Amino acid sequence: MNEFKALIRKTGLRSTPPRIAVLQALSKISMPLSHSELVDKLAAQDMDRATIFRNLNDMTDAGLLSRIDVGDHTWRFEIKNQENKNASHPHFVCTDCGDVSCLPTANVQVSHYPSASNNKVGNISEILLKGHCEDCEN
Amino acid sequence: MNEFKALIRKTGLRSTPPRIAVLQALSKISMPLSHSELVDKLAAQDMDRATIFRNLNDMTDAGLLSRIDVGDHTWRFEIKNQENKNASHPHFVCTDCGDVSCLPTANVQVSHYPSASNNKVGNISEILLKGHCEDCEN
DNA sequence: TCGCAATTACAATTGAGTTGCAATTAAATT
DNA sequence: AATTTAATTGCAACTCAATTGTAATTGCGA
Repeated sequence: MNEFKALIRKTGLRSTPPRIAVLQALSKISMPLSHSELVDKLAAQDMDRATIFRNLNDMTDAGLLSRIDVGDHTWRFEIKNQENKNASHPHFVCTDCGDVSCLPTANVQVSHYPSASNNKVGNISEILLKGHCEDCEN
Repeated sequence: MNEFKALIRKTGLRSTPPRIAVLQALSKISMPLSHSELVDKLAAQDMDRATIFRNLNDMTDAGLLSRIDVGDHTWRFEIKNQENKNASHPHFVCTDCGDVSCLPTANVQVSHYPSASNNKVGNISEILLKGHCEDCEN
């Protein structure tokens, strides 16, 4: 029936209306959404703030979502690609308007020569670029 | 007289006891401090929380401090190197221990093909990598 | 020394995120 | 299909970082 119901059930979580609604809202958009943006989008369905928070965290723990912090002190969530769960990609944040874009992985390359510098860089799991987006550059 | 007084005055801001105390506290330590850590350090001088916040932000705007969020939803502040104010470099943050390393600029390359994807990437001013550092990787 | 805009101190407020708990409900069991 | 029970929801209260309003104070230029 519902594609999301199966997705949720597969993780062991119960399939509930709030969870399906959250997945639906996140799947409709190509950028990570904050909790408050989601609450706005789900206003019509009149969902409880705390329930959405708990669901976002639970589904993140279950591997359905990924959670990023782009430096504005709010968590943003996006649906994980189910075919390729470990495919994470760089994000670009506009420091003016706060917009978050997703970049192709290929566009950012990190080379780690174990250089003279005394850094302790290990496994990189998240790449975040900040600056002014094209709209805010003028 | 006071080395910090001159530093503050040079920016056009007034030199006040809270500002000097904040600069002194930040200069004594080699890592970025959060607001609450600063309040603790300045407890003896019994400074107002809001005053410290405003001073941290004002001095950041004035170019004396830099403000970073390494993903724990609190701002951290550090004194800017006055000789080389514009030297920015990629940072690596360990999501386990919270340690921050500075990387050589050459180690991260961003190529921006104006691709099919509808991102609005413009001028990049800050690069942040997250993951587990070598110490936390085991 | 004087005048005044910048700054401070205090209190109230915002906003993200969390927690406790009674009522509800998904779904496994019978 | 009805029963059962643990997972989940809904609501309210709460924590904590950070911001804001404002009257009183103060740095510093004139």
